[in-house]
Amino acid sequence: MLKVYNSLGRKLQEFEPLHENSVGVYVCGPTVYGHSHIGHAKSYVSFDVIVRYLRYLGYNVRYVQNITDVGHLTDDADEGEDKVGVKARQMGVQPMEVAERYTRSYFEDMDALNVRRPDICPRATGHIPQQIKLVKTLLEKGHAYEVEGNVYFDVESFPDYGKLSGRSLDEMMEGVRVEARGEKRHPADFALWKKADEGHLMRWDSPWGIGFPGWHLECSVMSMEYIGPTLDIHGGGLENVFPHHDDEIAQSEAATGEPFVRYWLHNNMVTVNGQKMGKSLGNFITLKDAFAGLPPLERSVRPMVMRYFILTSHYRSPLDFSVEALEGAEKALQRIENTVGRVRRALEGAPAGEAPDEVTRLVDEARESFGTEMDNDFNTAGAIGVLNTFTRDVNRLLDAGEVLPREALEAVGGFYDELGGDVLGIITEETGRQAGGEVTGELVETLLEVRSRLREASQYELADTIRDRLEELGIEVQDGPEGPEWRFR
RNA sequence: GGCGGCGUAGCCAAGUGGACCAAGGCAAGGGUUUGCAAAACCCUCAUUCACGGGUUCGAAUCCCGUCGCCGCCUCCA
Repeated sequence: MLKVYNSLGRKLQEFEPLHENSVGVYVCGPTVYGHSHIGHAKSYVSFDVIVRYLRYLGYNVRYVQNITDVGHLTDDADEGEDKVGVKARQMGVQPMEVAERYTRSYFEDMDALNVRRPDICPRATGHIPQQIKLVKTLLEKGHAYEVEGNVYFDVESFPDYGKLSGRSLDEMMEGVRVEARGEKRHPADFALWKKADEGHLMRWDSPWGIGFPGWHLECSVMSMEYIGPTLDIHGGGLENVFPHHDDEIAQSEAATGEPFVRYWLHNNMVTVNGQKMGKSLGNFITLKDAFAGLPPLERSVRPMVMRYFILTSHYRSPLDFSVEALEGAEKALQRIENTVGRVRRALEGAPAGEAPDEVTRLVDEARESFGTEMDNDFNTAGAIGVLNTFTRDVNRLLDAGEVLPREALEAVGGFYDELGGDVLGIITEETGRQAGGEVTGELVETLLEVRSRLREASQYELADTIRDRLEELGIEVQDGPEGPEWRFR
């Protein structure tokens, strides 16, 4: 039985979708005005696994994740410049070129991390008419008001305002400077539509004049457009609980009269060497830099290692990036990969035959434990623990010297493919396989054959030279009981 | 100031009232195996869960207090 931690109510709850077997998931996507960073990786890898696990459980999931290509504002929710617009001016290109460029960059990085693409990635700019329509509805229902081309949501018209973050309007009142927001009725009122200044590049016509949508609006509009008035799961970063998600709830529920979200899931943040990551702090790590080994990590991180590393902690726990921790993750993942490779190679020449009870039991028990962990609010850290224990047991079997029949190896391989592959996404078709072109492969085989002859003749010095040279080329050679094995590092 | 979270071995990290467990990984030490190496496996590595009280038959897990760290309250995954 799957239990999820619902930020709304702050409790672990049994997961029950609104409709029998279908699950609608919406996750706040990136604003595309720069390359993605390791925080994006944690967020989207986490939700990727959540969706993968729901599918593993048999749910029919529709996963929607927006692309925010209308720039939010640099300053305050309702003032300042459009970030995409600023970038466009700096680069001397159209705002849509900025958005397109970084949208591609985002998907490139997510693909590298083996994040499956959401089913629908709606763009905010492609849903302006729908956003205008929602604003109209809110005006008609008396939840919004217009002041000189700006439309604001009237928080006092929505008694539950702040129920997600646990804030009350009185508290919000206190923290606000007196002179601020003269135009608004209540300082917590937020913009649904903003009038565009002269210099504002992204602008659309509306019943209230030329302008652009407020930054909370798109998520309400696009999630309800593709899922319906009530979402099963809405995910996002913890830092968005207030005001973004509270505002989404207010505007959505005020418009539809229906509960907006059944389960709110929020992932925690990343830190770098124990400190908050921020552009101004100089410890900002983009994924492209991390993969390339640029500062401050000083060490190239294989995308799959980053994925594994992210999954070794719970999605609701903060994750600290450090070279030491990443190295530990790399070693650990390598062990699993090596074992997957052993199993796959053994399978190639495996004799027909049924799996011994011992193996069946091993696989069944691991599968059950894995499920127990994941059922507990997607505890990937626990699930990886199971995978590690399983890997030790598999190696033990493989080391025992007995030849395992085909069905035994298939059962083991199936565990890796389904749980390590389909669910966690850290094992792929290529894992443990000897990559490289055909000719390269043949050349390596030829060299290893020569080396084997040399070893038979006890000419170890020359044999080791071959191994060392291959090592320098990034090809790792290991002598096993069945002869030498090699792979690209 | 308001809201929320965290503090488990050298490091990373599960566990959130009990009995096969303080998982699992990294590092370290010892061993098996190996021409050497690597890989893999075995053994060792927290009588203890920041600290001090309390509740309970029983707490790392609940309550109170102290100390330390962090996030949000402006855009941010």
